[in-house]
Amino acid sequence: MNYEHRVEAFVSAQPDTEQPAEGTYSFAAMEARWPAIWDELKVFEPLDDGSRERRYVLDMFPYPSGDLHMGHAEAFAMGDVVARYLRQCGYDVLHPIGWDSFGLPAENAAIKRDAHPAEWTYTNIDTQAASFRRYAISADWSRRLHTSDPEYYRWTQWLFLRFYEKGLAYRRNSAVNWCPRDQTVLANEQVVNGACERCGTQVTKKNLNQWYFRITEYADRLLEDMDQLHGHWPERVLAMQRNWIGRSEGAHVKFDVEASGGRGARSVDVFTTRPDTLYGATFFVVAADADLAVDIVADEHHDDLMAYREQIKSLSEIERQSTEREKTGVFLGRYAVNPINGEKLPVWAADYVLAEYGTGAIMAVPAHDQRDLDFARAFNLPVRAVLDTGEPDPAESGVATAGEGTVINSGFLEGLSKTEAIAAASSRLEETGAGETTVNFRLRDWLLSRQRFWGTPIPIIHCGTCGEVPVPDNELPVRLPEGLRGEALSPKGTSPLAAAEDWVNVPCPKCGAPATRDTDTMDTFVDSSWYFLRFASPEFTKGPFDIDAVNRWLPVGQYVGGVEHAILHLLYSRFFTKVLQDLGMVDFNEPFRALLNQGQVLNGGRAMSKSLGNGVDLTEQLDKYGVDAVRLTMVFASPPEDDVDWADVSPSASAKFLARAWRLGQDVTSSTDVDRSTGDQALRAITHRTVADAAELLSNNKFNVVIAKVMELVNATRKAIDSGPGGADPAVREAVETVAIILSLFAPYTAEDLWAQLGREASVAAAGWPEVEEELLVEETITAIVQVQGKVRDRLQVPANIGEEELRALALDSEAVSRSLDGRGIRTVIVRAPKLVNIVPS
RNA sequence: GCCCGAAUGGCGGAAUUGGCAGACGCGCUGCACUCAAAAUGCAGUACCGAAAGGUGUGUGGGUUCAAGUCCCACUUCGGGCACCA
Repeated sequence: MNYEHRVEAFVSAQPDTEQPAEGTYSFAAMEARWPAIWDELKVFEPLDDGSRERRYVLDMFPYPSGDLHMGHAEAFAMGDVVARYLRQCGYDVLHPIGWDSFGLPAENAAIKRDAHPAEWTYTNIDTQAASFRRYAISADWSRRLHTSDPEYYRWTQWLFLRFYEKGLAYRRNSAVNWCPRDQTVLANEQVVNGACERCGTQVTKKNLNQWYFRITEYADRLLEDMDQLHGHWPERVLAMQRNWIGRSEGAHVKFDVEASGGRGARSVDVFTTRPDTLYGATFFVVAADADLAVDIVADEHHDDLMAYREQIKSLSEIERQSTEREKTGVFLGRYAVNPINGEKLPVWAADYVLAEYGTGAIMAVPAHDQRDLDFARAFNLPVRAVLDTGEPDPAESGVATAGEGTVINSGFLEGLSKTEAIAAASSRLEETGAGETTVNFRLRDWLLSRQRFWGTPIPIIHCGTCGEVPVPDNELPVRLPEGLRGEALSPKGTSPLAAAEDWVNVPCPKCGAPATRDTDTMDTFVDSSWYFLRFASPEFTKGPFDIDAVNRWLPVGQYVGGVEHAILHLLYSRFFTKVLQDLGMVDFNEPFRALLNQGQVLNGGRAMSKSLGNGVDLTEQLDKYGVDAVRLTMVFASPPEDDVDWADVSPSASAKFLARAWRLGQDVTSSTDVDRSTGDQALRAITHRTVADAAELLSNNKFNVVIAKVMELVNATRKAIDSGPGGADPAVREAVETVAIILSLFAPYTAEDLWAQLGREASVAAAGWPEVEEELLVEETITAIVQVQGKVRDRLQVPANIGEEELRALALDSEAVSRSLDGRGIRTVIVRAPKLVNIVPS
């Protein structure tokens, strides 16, 4: 009888005060018992001996800010399901864990409490590691790494030097994004809507000499290789990367800018995607903040230009880039000659043309480009339509026509379509040497240097005579200087490393003369661009990774992480992988074969945040409901990529279900060696159907549905015990063991405990995925649907192998059918044996 | 403006190739056990209707014997990019 298994309110179980009674589901007792056993059995360490096929499952490694939070709990629950499933399927699974442990928050915390960033960082890592263990992540702890360990950043530096040798790391002076609050430069990717991605402060521009990675050289490959990722990465991530790379095809066209004021004529290239509109160019614009503007301005307009440049500087990036703003600009007193027809176009400087994109100069075709049209209207410049699109004249309407049409007013292009004219104009430009087709990218080089302390030092020494000198490989790592802590780290706009004089001043490795170390550190995204490679051989001392080990394990089969890294981390890691491929260090070109973006955990429809005061504390949830219930809730709530609103879910219901599943074990009275084939066939069919469905669902990442299927199996088993064949039936043992194995992916403690209760040896994580007996999936009778005009009128129990004719006859015989036909004749009968008959009345 | 994605009960969400819409769970209602509560178990629960029956997957059209699923046009929401020539 069920009532014998009465349990206490486990939700209010007091783990510290009472031992749970025998036969009681107690998550606290399970959590105390199993981790040590898992450690001892080393269930989660890969064998790497070639006896099994290898799989690599990776969660984006965490940043050690405080303890784990709800977001970690969701992401790692998802990754763990994948890892545990593949392990059950017999693969040798690499599922490592580490920490992205360099970065600003550690530094800010250190300043605040007069400490060293390492203290804060490693304390937090220890806290998180303990929480991960409790959370029962099936990770191989022996491969743990931290990017702030000298043994790790030594190889980050080594890789930087290889990039440097290939010309892929270089230093240049230019206007860069500057965060006034963090007092450091930022990469383009770290500026969101003109604000610092990290702290939200308005970003300003500063001219600085900074280090860059030449990621633009890989733009085409970053774009093309996305072909391999289709269907395996979320479409929106691919779209975001495509947008970010921003490839556009067009032409460079050479315009001669006339001589004046004693200076000679010079030619200026423009980039255009619309060479078909060359005849429609009515003026010429250069970016006001580009040096080019100063170079070509006529003497009498020089002061105007300089005043305008000052005016632009005072604008924030947001204001500057707003499309709402009135167009501004100044005339430069010069004319550019249109190579296609010799026409002289006035040259202007304006801030709507960007110095960093294309050539920093454009030919303006106001009729067919809205921005040019806005400018033309603001300064009374002519508008000439050269493409008839059937829309109103832009000069009248104020709306530029950018669509398809027929070319007009355009000499040799007359009468062509837009596409034809682009081709014709391009080839004419190439023939006459006035231009060439080209491809432009929105992507900029990756600014990697940072004026902060807690990062990987850039291994370069600056010498008065030799210039930039790489630190020799055998002197790596260049360790962070000791002794800097607290106030000494506060941001001053230059790197805190500069203050460590003993560290900065070194002899030049080349000539021995006094020289200085580079005092910038690397963007932490450099550290995380190769950590997934290091996991293949974390102890390797002869290089960043053992090439053989990497080629054995990688690419990562399933990567799991938040969509917030759609561009930053994922683009950078793809770039690193391609460079390493070119260096002959890896034999693949994409690091992550499949990507799963888990959703966020919300509370009441909004992201949890301190400022909103709606955070949910993970540890409190774990203490209250248990690890398994929290994990199960995360996974069951919705498909993995959807958000979970903690206000809408019920961890106590998950706990209830787990207890219910666990109690099944107490009712199994058969021994471990019973002959399953003799068990109740109806229950066996459900069990095997569940295993087959679960496998299919798991391979499609439909984890939430898998849990629904286990719930059904648990319900069916309960029924079989209470009002069916009873607990002694071998089919009941089979069903409950199946429950334990499937549950081991989601609720490892409960599954392990249930498994032990069934008299099986630990660990259920290594039990192996149950084999499906195909014969049990074949149903003998099936419910056939009988429709009249597409509406269900009757259901018939028929043999699964029923013939079409037979089913048709049965359906026509149905009383419900004749009632529904109500005397009407029959036009057609569609029969899809054995499932469906549709009768169409005449 | 351009590019992605989504829309199904009170709620989270299910639904091979077009073939029983609403699996599973939450919530709610009732019942059993209990002095009572909790816990547990069982039953019911898309909407309208007393019922017969009808309606129903964001909106409007279409294809089909049959549409949540395919096609066309839209609406709303979410996300990304955006003075990128």
